Amino acid sequence: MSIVKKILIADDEPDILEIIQFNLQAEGYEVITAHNGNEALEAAKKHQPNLIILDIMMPGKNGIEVCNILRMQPQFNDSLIVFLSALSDEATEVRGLETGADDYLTKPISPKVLISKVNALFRRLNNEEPDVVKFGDLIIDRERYLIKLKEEEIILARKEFELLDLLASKPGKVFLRNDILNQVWGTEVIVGDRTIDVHIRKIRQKLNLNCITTVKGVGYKFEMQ
Amino acid sequence: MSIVKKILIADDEPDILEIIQFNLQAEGYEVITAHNGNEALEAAKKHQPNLIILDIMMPGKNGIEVCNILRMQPQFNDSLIVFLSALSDEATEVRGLETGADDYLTKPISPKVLISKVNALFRRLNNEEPDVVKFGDLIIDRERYLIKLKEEEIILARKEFELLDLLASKPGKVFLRNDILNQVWGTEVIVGDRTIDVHIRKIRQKLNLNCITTVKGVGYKFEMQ
DNA sequence: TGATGAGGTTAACAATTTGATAATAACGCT
DNA sequence: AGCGTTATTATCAAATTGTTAACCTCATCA
Repeated sequence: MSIVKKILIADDEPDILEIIQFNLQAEGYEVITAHNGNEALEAAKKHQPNLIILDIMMPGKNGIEVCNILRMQPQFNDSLIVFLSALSDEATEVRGLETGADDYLTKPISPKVLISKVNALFRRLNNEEPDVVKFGDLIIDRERYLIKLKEEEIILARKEFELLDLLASKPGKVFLRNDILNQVWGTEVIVGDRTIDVHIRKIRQKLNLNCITTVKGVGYKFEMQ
Repeated sequence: MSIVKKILIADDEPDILEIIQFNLQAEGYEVITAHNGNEALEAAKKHQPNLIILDIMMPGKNGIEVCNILRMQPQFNDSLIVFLSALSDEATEVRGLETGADDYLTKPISPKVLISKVNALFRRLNNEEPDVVKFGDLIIDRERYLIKLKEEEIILARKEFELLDLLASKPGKVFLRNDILNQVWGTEVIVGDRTIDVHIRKIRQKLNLNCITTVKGVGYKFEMQ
């Protein structure tokens, strides 16, 4: 459950603004609009949007100028900037991208494609991990809380699943016992020393697969083979 | 001084492959090529590219299938995937992006635009430097708590690892026995004189490599060759 | 309402690994 | 050779983890 993303759209055509706003809101984003470059800069400063969609040709400051100004300010380092322009000439596109934009879209664009692009950008920005991950024969389905090993479903209890999922989130990395406690059990709960071991044991037993390695004095790590 | 990025291109048209390869190499990227989906999967596994450019229509597995397979494997979480296709229909584009691709480009594309896009993608990618130190054949991987020597994994016990890690943190510097005691054992613990020697010996034995030098009356230092 | 069972935790003990020490050998220097 | 230092080795204690069974809690259901 991530926080609602804020998107700022700057375009001087009210129709386009409205269509895009409607579609992005329907997708669950919070939308702010601006009708020209200066408005866009103000709104950006005020709302700190996660994504800024800029038309290139706008009254006052044009999109590329706006992008330039934004990119010089460290507070917008983590804001995505995307151009959406009717200009489809190569030079403008290259210039736009080199100004520091993250993408360059050309009008007309279908709402569905726009949303896919936006989602893709946020997916990468948040380094989101997929719901289903695969390690050779082993499949971890986070959505259904399910493990499959060679097409065989294996039922893990919640803590067991969360523990395996944590270890598998960074294969090879050694997780300290303390980190495991914090991430699986939370910082509030205090449990005994042997709790982790017992869960590890149950996982090993159920999977019957040599994928969790003990690093003595340090922690555990997940590795296939 | 970032490492040269590796880009894998998969396309069944040799001409396109060559043009893209040429341009990306001129931009300073390392390029690997594949002629179909299965080759692409193999090459991806082998080279762990930072970016994978996939044609959609290819013999064998098509691009979307390849993307699907890659996206389920956590080892490719940090690999960018971009489709480059002659298919410009909306449905395919949306499907491609929803498969987990980072961008969808349509042919024909000018080399300059392609390069701008690629640069923009890498600019945004959060590239965490891995917590590893390399000295020629020797790799110290703090995250995995292991040592690699010529692709051979060597397991050191905790104190051994910490000791080697300390010495290697400043190659050439002579660490006094006292400093070593303070940093590896802490100020509280008091251990005998010979303890350090014994650990040094174990490291030397396991690595079977002449990288720790004794400076008599002073301490030890780490040096390759 | 009490029986049942799954999930989770703990205690007790076994097994294993690690780390420290002591004893002795080897080294380097004067 | 004598001295101080480091290397080597075996040994033992301590720390850590593995294993098992017992226990507690809670939800479910007859």
